[in-house]
Amino acid sequence: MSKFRETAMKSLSGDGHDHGSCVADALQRAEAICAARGVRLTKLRRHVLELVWESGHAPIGAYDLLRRLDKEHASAVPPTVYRALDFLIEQGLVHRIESLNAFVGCASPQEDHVGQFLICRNCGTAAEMNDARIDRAINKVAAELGFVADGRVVEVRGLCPSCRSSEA
Amino acid sequence: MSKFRETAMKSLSGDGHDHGSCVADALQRAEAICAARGVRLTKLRRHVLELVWESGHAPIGAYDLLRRLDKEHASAVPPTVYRALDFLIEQGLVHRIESLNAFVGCASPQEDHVGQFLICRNCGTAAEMNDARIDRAINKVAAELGFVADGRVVEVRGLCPSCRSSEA
DNA sequence: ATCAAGATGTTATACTATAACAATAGATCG
DNA sequence: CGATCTATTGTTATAGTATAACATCTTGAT
Repeated sequence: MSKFRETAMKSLSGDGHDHGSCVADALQRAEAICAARGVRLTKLRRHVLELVWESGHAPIGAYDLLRRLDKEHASAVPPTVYRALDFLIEQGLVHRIESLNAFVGCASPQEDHVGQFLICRNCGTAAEMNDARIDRAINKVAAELGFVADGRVVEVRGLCPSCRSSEA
Repeated sequence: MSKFRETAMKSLSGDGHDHGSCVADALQRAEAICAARGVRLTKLRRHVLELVWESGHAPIGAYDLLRRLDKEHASAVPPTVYRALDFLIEQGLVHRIESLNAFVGCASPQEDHVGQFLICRNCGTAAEMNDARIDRAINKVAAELGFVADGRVVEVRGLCPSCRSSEA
């Protein structure tokens, strides 16, 4: 079991972890968070969140979600899914990966954070780092330049441990 | 004169620096670099690069470039500008800002680097940091997770010094 | 029951990017 | 010089991503 897998919330789907319970956990946490905040995790929003998680830690595009959604939701159109995603992102349950125009479930929605991602170009898995050292380094440089940071995009492409070892 | 401006290659257009010569410099450097590498900075590519720089340090979208381009280039269509941008990015003369789907001239095209950007949400200016400390922090965390990084997107939104001081 | 706010439905359209093939221009070599 | 090969640009069509604007319905509060 690699450090990557442990730390990245068992992000390598198909690599031994029970993704079914992983999805179930995420949904249950989402229910609890929304209840605590008095916001409504409606059936539609819950369904979209479920589909995001079912993608198995690999970011999924809005139109892919749409195609999967309308199997059980005939009236779904782009605004349907984008509005659900807007809500989920606002609540910190989903992150948007800018460099992929795609979305992924947040591994630790309790904590307020911006996402920092390691994205494997082989298997597509996006693992959250959320490391304070990176944040500090960025804040430090920004501050030196007199810049007040209020949003960060950190997305690193490369090879995850599994894909690296299975390469030639 | 703020540190931001100095370091960020006088990135705040309209803030006292001679943007005309800034553009001219960029084009001249590009000529030299392409000549040295034996690649062709054609009229079209040069024109696109010029338009990117004329945007004044604020990232500009491909279709905005297209609209400006076809004033002097009647046959311009999306592939025209995307192909020119592909070339310019490959040569390190232009960076793509993932979180904006837009493009900006590279401040130091001689050096091989990935871009790290501070993007002002008020004036739109994108300033390059290219700070080794950030790179090191990212590499360190990635390495701890067994991840081999080969591409980085670092884009920080916020307020630049000028816009911060002119706010209420 | 009424009302206000929030959520979803619906239609249309804007914006971003690439595929695929044709034509042209520049470099190289005999 | 002229043949030829490759890189560049032209051209048409289409794929992929995202939002505007307005209508309708649901929910919860009073």
